[in-house]
Amino acid sequence: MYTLTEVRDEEVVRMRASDRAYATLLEEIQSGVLSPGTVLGEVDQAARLGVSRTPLREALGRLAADGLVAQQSPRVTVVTAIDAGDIREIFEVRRALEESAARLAAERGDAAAFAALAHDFARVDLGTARGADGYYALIARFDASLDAAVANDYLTAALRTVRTHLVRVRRLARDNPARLAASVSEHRLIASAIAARDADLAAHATHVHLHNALESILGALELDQKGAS
Amino acid sequence: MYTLTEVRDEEVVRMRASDRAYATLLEEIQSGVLSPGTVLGEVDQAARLGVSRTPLREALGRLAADGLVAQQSPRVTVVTAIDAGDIREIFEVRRALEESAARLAAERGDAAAFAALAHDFARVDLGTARGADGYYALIARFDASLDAAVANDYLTAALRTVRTHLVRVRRLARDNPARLAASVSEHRLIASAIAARDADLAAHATHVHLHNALESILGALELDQKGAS
DNA sequence: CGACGGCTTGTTGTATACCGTGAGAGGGTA
DNA sequence: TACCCTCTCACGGTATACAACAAGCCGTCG
Repeated sequence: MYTLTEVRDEEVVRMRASDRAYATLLEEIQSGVLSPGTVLGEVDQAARLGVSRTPLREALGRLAADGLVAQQSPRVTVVTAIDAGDIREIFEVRRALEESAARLAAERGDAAAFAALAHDFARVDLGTARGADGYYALIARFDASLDAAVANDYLTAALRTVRTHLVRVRRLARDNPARLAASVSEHRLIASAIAARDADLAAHATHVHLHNALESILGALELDQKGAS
Repeated sequence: MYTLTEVRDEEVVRMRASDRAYATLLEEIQSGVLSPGTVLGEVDQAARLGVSRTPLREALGRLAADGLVAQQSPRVTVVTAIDAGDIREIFEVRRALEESAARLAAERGDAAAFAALAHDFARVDLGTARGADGYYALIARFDASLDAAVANDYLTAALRTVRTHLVRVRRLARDNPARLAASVSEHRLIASAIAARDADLAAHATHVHLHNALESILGALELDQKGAS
């Protein structure tokens, strides 16, 4: 019923075929290996991923629920595209959810944990070879702490969907170093505000951060278009 | 591949078995026919709904994604419960999403449509036999107009999930007539504010409305508990 | 020469068979 | 009598077989 799947460090984990198919397809769509418009035929993908059609269908269903895949016609599923309009829409939802999350975290979060995060943000070194990756890992920790502080499964679930799409957005518009540095200090402020239980500041700093991030991404996108034309 | 399913007014629609199973289970969970804790075995439900296990599994998967059903143990899926804590969490998400939606609708919505809705809210007659049902139908129209005005698929999708749970919440705490009347005028104000393109008022009126609605629901729930004990 | 129609083929939706696992019951032993 | 071990059975996960539908292609007819 389950198959053994090698996971990091010799650790062997029982994983369902449908989960493996979902994880693989998700990663491939997010990383751009499967570009928007790619047709995902059930038999093809099932053969490619080494699972049968039934678990693959389940994986496609979950991807469709996430919005990463859509039924273009009743007979063909494709990887969805993502354009500037989508990015604006995603950021509208992000603003709504993350401002609320920041506010709630400031009210009920673990102040010490966010003080520690603020400290970590202050120590981020973007100069190193893979400094950006380390920063993204720190962001992930921050998001996890936010979820834990808010302690709201419904909010967390909504944010999960948004974050799933955000991975693709990040790939579309590679951040420039200046923006990355600014983003670090913005995050530091948000974490500090939460640690200080200043809900208004946390919310407004989040608003500012998202505004700047959106501007940067849309700017990078425009540059790409000009460069391509 | 498809089966014929009778839908209202002699209209016959081709519907997939998995969609029928999903729709039926959704309706039964929302209406309380399937109460929280009910075990949903695949073979049982497949037999009961007259579909085979495959489309039923797909339906259960969608319900699980919605949060209406959960895998209690790796072997048994049950209808999820919903308590006061869940309701508070849902309303936190509602506040975040609907305040934003109201704001965005005020900025870019069709003013005439919301002026008409405000007019309709003013004419609601809760005195008639099924006045409450008519009001709920009007709410649904309002929600649909809001979605159309906001024109944000990601926001709409997030709201859809919340609204799915809200149906159950409404059932748990039957609104009293006084609250219903207040709710009508609150909605009228929101619609008017959107029509007047007053984003702040729309957002704040939404905040107030959700606050009152939550208070009313939690109050009704407490009364129920006291009555039951 | 063009258009219409039927057939072929590939795809999805559904049903069902198969297998491994886990839980529960029953019996045996301490 | 109580606890533990084992056997069995049922369920979920997966694979595969089957059916229906859609689209493309080729042949024929106007």
